[in-house]
Amino acid sequence: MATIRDVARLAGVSIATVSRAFNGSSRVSDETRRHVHDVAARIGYWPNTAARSLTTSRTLTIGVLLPDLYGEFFSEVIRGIDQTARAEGYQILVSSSHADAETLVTATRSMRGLVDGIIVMAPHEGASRAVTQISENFIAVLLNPRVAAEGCPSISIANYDGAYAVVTHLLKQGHRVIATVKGPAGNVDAEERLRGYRAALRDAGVDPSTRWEIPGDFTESSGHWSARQILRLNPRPTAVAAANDYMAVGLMSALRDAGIRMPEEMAVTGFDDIAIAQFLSPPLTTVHVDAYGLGERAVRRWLALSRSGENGTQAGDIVPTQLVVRRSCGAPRPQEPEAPPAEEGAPSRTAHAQTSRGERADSDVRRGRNRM
Amino acid sequence: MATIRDVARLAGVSIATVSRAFNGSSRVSDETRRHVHDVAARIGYWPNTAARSLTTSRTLTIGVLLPDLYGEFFSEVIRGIDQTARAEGYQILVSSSHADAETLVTATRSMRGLVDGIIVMAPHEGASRAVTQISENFIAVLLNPRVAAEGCPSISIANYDGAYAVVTHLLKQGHRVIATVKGPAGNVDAEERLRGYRAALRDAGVDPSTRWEIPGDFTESSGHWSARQILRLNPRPTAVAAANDYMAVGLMSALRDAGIRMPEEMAVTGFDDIAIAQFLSPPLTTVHVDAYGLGERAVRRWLALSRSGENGTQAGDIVPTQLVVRRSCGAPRPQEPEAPPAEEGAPSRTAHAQTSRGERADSDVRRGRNRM
DNA sequence: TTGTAAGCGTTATCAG
DNA sequence: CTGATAACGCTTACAA
Repeated sequence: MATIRDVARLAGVSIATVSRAFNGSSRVSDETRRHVHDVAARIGYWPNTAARSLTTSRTLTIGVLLPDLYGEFFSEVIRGIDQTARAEGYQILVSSSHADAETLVTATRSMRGLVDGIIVMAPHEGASRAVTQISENFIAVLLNPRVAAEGCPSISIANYDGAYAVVTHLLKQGHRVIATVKGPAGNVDAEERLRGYRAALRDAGVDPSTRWEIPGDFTESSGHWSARQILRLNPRPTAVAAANDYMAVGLMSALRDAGIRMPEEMAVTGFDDIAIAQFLSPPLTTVHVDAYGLGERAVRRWLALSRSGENGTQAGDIVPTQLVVRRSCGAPRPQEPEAPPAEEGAPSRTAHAQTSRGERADSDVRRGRNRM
Repeated sequence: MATIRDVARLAGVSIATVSRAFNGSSRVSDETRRHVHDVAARIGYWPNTAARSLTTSRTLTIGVLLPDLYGEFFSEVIRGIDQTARAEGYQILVSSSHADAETLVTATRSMRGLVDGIIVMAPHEGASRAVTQISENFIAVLLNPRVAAEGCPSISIANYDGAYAVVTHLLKQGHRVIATVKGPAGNVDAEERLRGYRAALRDAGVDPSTRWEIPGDFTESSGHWSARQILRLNPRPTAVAAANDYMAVGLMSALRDAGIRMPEEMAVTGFDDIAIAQFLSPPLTTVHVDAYGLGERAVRRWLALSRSGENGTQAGDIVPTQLVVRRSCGAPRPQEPEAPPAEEGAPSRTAHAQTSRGERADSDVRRGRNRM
């Protein structure tokens, strides 16, 4: 690898001049700059980022720590982080598979010197605390943390509100016996959604029964298997609010096999509003979660802290959710498929039609859906 | 941030000793080592990774460049890369949104000094060439590149074979007029799949007609809209092989709305075998693509090259695909939902039931499917 | 406008 | 076993 010294030698200038030529608008004559760049291009030189950040003590990189890197939700969050960061001149260093506090700490350490701070998705109590500890002199933003404000700024999702809204909607349709398929135990989102579900029932004068709360783990399979238990309940529920869309998919598949008509005999709702939700049969009523926006906010928050210097206020920011009514809940609403209206929010993705795989080709399809 | 010097001073030793204490098994007395670690822990010291890699000229990091970071497929590829790399003591530095050659080059440059090499997903011709140029003294592996061997080792997917297999399967069911919904123009996978589709028809004595090749862009919407054109064809196809699962989802949704029974009036197949494929109605016959394995192989290949020193052989490795027969193609095969059999291959994911979102909770559900 | 030289935080070499 | 000290590749005062 060519170094700055090689360029200096070949160009017949000092290394300082080469450095200046590469760092934009310092005091260098246009002629020398051009010459230096020519030589550099010829021998394939480009500044070593590690060395550079060692002297400047700025890496222009944000570390991103995730429990896992899987599925539509996470990729969407990362996309939000990536695009927002990039637009501000930052890169991101992603590291996943950090469920417990220990691996989280390890990962954070190994990022030392490589990042100016981190954004951590910490669904576990111990984890968020651990990060908070490490993060002295280290700007950190927590994403959807178990504990709202623990010395760290945080961004969360309005899980409770979303669940409350969708269940209330079912109640308005006249349903009284409404089951739910829960998410995995210990999962923040799952717990918040369950709280919202119960509260909505209670506020409508319906006594929530734990018998209506079927265990699940966010997988399609668990949704599929939950059908058996739901159909066995007496009285049989007329509606099921699944804690996420994947489980709703599995559930609907099983109900269909059992000959249950939806929504007439059983209304079903999901949570997350994944891309295929509108193409299910019947199209799935669900709660839209703006994963991209979550990532975007995290970065903006991080940048604000970074620029202001301090690790600052620890106020918790909450990203709202949106009820999306389609046909699976039985509410009258025929329109489909949904047109992609121009929407506020994230910048549209570029060059997607050219992208290589089974991913969607443009963001409008993903991000612009009819909301209610 | 505490440095090695702070620790040395407080521990009453030289910085060399501190360094040794942190670098495992050098010659340091257990007592000093313990002491040093105690002091370090007390003041929150941990070696600066950038500085370290500057002297060692090894970063133990692999850069990953993607055209985009979106959808099930990419996250699965990255997961394969991440887990494999981690198991070998490497981290990954992900950078996405690199559709064209220019941003790809920029990204590669900005990784200089931060990574020991890169894995690039380069669906575009210019892009892969550009990377090959840059990658002197730089170990690079191309993922699913447009051009197989251009001086760089590469890993690809057996798109052609997969498409050939699924179409042949349809032909065996007696179908003669088989349409396809294509992927975006210029997309490697899409083009290879189209080739396989045509070849299968031809080999069965059926003349492929471009009228049967409906444009699409891998999105659910495009699949949805393709239905209109398919139903207008005369003679009307009795089967459609969509270039990916998402389009199959959209297509099936539209066909159902049009009152077409599947598979009786119209057989439908997809490509990719996304998680929900088996929960569609009818369950989708498709081609399984081992995205995780793709990432895993890329890393193994990279490591092999890294250890052997050279940028080495440029032989193209190809990851096979698997036909997965379910009910949407009309072939007799009732069983469902599919049990998760123990499978060869990737290590199972850990701690997923605890993971925070709508992603699946365990890999068996994802990775172990019935194959035929 | 350009050059010299002192760091940035480590590791590695070579003495002790 | 431990301690100086010279790199690593770069930026940035300070001088010229």
